[in-house]
Amino acid sequence: MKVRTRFAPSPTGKVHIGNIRVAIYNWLFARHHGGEFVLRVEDTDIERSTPEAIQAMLDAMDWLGFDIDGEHLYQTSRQQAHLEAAELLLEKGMAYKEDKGGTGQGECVIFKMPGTDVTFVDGIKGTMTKKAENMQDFVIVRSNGTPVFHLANVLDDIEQGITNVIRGDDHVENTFRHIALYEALGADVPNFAHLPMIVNRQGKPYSKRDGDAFVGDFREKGFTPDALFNYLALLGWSPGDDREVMTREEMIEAFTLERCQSSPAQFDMKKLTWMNGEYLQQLPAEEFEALALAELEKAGVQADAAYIRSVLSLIRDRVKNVTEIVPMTGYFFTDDYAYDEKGIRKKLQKDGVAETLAEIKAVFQSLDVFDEASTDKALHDYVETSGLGFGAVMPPVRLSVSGMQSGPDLFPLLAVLGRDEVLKRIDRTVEKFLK
RNA sequence: GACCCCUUCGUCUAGUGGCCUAGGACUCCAGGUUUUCAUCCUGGCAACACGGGUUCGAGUCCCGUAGGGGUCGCCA
Repeated sequence: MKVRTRFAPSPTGKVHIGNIRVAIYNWLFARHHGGEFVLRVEDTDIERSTPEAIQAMLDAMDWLGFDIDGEHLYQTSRQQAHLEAAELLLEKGMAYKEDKGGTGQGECVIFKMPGTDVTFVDGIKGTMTKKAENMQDFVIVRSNGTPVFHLANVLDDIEQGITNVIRGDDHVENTFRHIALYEALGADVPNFAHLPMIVNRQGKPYSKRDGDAFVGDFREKGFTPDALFNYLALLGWSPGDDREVMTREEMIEAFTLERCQSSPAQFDMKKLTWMNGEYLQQLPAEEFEALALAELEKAGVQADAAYIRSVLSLIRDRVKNVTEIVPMTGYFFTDDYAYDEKGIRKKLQKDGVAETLAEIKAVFQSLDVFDEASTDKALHDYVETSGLGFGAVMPPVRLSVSGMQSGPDLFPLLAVLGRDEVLKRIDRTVEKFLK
């Protein structure tokens, strides 16, 4: 039988990384077995399932590059079928009506547990058993006539032909009930696998106040979808060898439920950041440029295309996140750059620095050509003849022309800025801090 | 409280009875790349929750203990 998995989010807000990881594992599993991956929108909570929430969920899936098979199934469209099934269970005596708790709200439909132990083999956790006396009958249709999650979920999985249900740990207890429902309905019971959850830095489940665990937040923070996908796939699963940065094809090839962890995993922003850098480095030059250009444009940077390209080549291999590009390159595009105050105090406002800068200025003015090689040689010669150390020469120059203590290699940096700009900036810095 | 489940470096993990003086990655630290550095290279710190068994031999199997998590809705 062809494997078919599904992602069944209830679009009641933003898409959480825990949910998206469940989607990733379902997708990986389906593709590994050459099967299908479908989507079901569990939109029965009319209040919270707004068109905007549904769209946000779809956008997140799209951004991460999920390819979804077939039409999406909207659970609300299935209400009639759900109620008919409940009716059938009632007729067969497998469910009964009751004014539960005597609330006076009317009668609801309650599914009768079969009174036998339920056992299933979880793809991740192994054999799971629940004794009959530890399970209770449960509501499948509310007294207001609407179907409850358990009924709808099972019926829709049957409808969509789901062979493998891979979902969060929090559904383990439901699974015993769901299996009873499948059997009462005369349907094949799918294979189940329950993933442990992702926890926050404190080792606790993410709560609303952790705030930064939504897919959209990572997008805004400049992470690439491939890096996030790869990182999340590795949070609770590993290919069994030392590979970490993997293509989707490699992940599909290596993915099995047996290799999934059965204990919770802690989300680590530092490792995600590292991985994002790896992906950025791997990007073809044109793609990196396109991303960088978009960032610069957002920041309102206007400059010659060739100049921008040479600036980008300076920082290319040290960018770990596209959002770093603007702060890293700001001083290339404006004279009005900020100075690192600590650097000014430590490296610039010292005896002799004004004289050193004046002498370097003269050296630069005397050069026939002003490029990486000539400035390199000139400053090395200067260090030699002046008897000063590199540490007394390079940092003041860097601070003068960029305002920063760190950045790209100094000589190519000077070459890109150009002689006029460099001299102007040295003057300005001396004027500002050394007078 | 009841019922289920989990437990290897700070974190993500490898490990399916001898190949484990426990491997890799992130982080951190120290050196290096004769200036800087967020890149790169080299090196280092750091773990089998605890206690009993079984076995010639246990991170790996069994039993307890402790700690953690999930679920106990006419939510999903």
